[in-house]
Amino acid sequence: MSIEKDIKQPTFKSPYSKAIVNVIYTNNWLQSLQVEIFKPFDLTLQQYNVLRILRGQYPNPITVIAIIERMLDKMSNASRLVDKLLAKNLVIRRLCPHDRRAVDVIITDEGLKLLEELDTLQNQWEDKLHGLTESEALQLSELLDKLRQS
Amino acid sequence: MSIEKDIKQPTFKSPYSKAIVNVIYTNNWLQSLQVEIFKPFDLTLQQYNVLRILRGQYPNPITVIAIIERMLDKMSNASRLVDKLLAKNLVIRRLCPHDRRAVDVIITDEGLKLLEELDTLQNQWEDKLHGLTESEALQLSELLDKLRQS
DNA sequence: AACAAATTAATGTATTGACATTTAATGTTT
DNA sequence: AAACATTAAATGTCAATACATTAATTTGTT
Repeated sequence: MSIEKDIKQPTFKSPYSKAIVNVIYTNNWLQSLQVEIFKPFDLTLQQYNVLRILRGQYPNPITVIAIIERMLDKMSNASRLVDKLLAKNLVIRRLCPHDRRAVDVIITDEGLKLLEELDTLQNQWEDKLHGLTESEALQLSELLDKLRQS
Repeated sequence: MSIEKDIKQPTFKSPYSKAIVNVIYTNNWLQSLQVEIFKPFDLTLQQYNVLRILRGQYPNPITVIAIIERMLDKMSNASRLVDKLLAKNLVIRRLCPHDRRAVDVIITDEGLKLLEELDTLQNQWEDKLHGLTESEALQLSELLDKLRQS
């Protein structure tokens, strides 16, 4: 649906403010679709993202701080996200041998298996996003990068 | 900063998945800047958005349900947002004469005044977003619209 | 070595958010 | 008109989030 109709705002102050609203709107749209995908698996978006980061390191462990560095939303509480994943047996946690302040986190086989399943769904979903051509998708990324250069 | 560096992910699976991550990343970037603007005024983003919707109707009242229809995030609890604004004397609330189930909400002078102040800051901020030209901003909106057509 | 500073993760806490339920009023059907 | 369905808003509840603080360890300085 068009933003204008959806939020009943017929015009925007400038192309810039429309673009800003559009980014936020599109973000909500994207995330709500993803939430739908993960809900049957009792996994939040954040938990999914942490799992993917862990898989990216597998079979090596990764500390909590390194997880945070790789997260899109660095404010969220990685410690507690790991707690949740631990409770579901999707990760294991152990003391880091070189630095006893730190904690090593590793994805379990169960976690890897769940991710595989979710990847399929995630890919099917992404495949539907072909309102854009590949080059338009690239162009979109470039414009977003440029927007942030200020 | 580039996304790749910021989340330490050197490559993406496809232009599509990069664009998706970029939308989410840019959204976080935009919102955190806005949060900084509003924090000194003890106003959340959602509260600000509700206030703007109310100003859009001023001097007419608007019901809670009509506020929700105009919000970007329709899942949030408009009732409680109005409560918060009421506690700060930024809005008044009264029974809707035609439908006693509904509640009319109107922005107060104090609310209008606060918005004016915030608009100045918001505009100053938007003016900094000129990494994009106007036509690029338009193009960005078009690509986002197209992304959602699936 | 001794002390201060910095780092890592966990915890406390208050707020926000999602979502179901409730209450009251209105609309609809027979 | 009575019964039922729908709508509008508020409330309850529990999890998620933001942010500050704490505890333990490591690093750096003198």
